[in-house]
Amino acid sequence: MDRITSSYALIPTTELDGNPNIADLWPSPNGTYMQQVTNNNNNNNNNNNTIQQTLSNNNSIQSSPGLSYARRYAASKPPYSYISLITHAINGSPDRMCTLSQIYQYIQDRYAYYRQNQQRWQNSIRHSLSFNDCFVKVPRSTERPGKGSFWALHPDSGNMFENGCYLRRQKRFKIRDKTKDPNKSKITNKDKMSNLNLNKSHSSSSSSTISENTIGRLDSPGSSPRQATVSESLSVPLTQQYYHQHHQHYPQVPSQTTYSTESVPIIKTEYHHNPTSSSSIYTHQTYDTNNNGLQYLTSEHNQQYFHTIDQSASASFLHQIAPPPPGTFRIDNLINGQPDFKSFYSTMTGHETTSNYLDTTNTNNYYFNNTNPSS
DNA sequence: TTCTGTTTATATGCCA
DNA sequence: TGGCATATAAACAGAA
Repeated sequence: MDRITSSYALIPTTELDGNPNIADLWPSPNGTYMQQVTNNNNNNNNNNNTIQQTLSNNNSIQSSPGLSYARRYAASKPPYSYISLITHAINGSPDRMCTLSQIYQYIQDRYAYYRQNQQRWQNSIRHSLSFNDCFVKVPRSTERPGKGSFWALHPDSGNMFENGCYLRRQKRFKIRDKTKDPNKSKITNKDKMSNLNLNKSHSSSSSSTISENTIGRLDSPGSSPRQATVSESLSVPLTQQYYHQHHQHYPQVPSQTTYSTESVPIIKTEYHHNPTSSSSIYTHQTYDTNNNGLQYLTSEHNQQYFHTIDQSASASFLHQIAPPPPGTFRIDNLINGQPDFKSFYSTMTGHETTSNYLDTTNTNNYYFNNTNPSS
């Protein structure tokens, strides 16, 4: 049997125009697109078959002159591991933490592949959250009641995908609590937070800039509580909110809105242990540190911004979650029947439509370049 | 009842 | 080739 090998390459958006294989692109976490390059010794290009099949599912797109401007991701599996998908979802959220359902929603919204077989991959997501030490659970505050906890990244997890490979990390982030019985293999979420504390208290105020977080130790029965101070680089400049309207916690702002770098707030997230609690209760607060010291940011405040990458803050995993690249227009913004949809559709496809909506059942993930086709 | 979270088991593929 | 990282399935418990 011939061996099919695949590799992935990041290509800038500007190189995509006229690319016949646009169906095989996925947005990457850094604003470019991921393209799967299939090398099949038998010239049996399954990839192209997939592309053509996908295109034929939407005649208006297939025959339109706007095709070369469409940014389309295949309904085949995106080249990201569950861990990287979860990480993107968390880093893309205003508070840098997500509920399980928000993670589900993030993934489904971005990747058509994950709109099917939900039971399968959602089980895997839950497993990944529980199993991997890089994810820690942050219980809800009383102001935000609901089901399930928030999930955040362990501050020590760093940039787990700095090698650019989103399928497999070079090394798994693991917590080892040497103070515990070496025969004990189970690491609970309690252990994660406890260990986080120990690690941090032993580390110097490392590389990262930013803020000082107070994290309490989660105590095993019989032990006495203690507090530890840790440094954490969760300082993130925020520019523009990205998530579209049906995200409860990530409401949309106009896609053209920009914020000057100077006015971008620095967001600091703190985790606080609640010593009165008998279980692993860690609360969080988010501040804007640019505004005369610390100011608590309400969720409404946070909604004005969108996390973007901070190259200077290296200790935390700060990947951009792939907002629509400059010069592109996100079709998702129009799916709720906004009045400019008809003219937009006409401009981009050369066809008229009487509908105020785009059927996004299978084609939810299109990007259209704003550039004039003749230019 | 459904969702969330934990754990175990197994399979697959990559890499040193 | 063994170890590791990841994917998938499934059982189970607890919370909303």
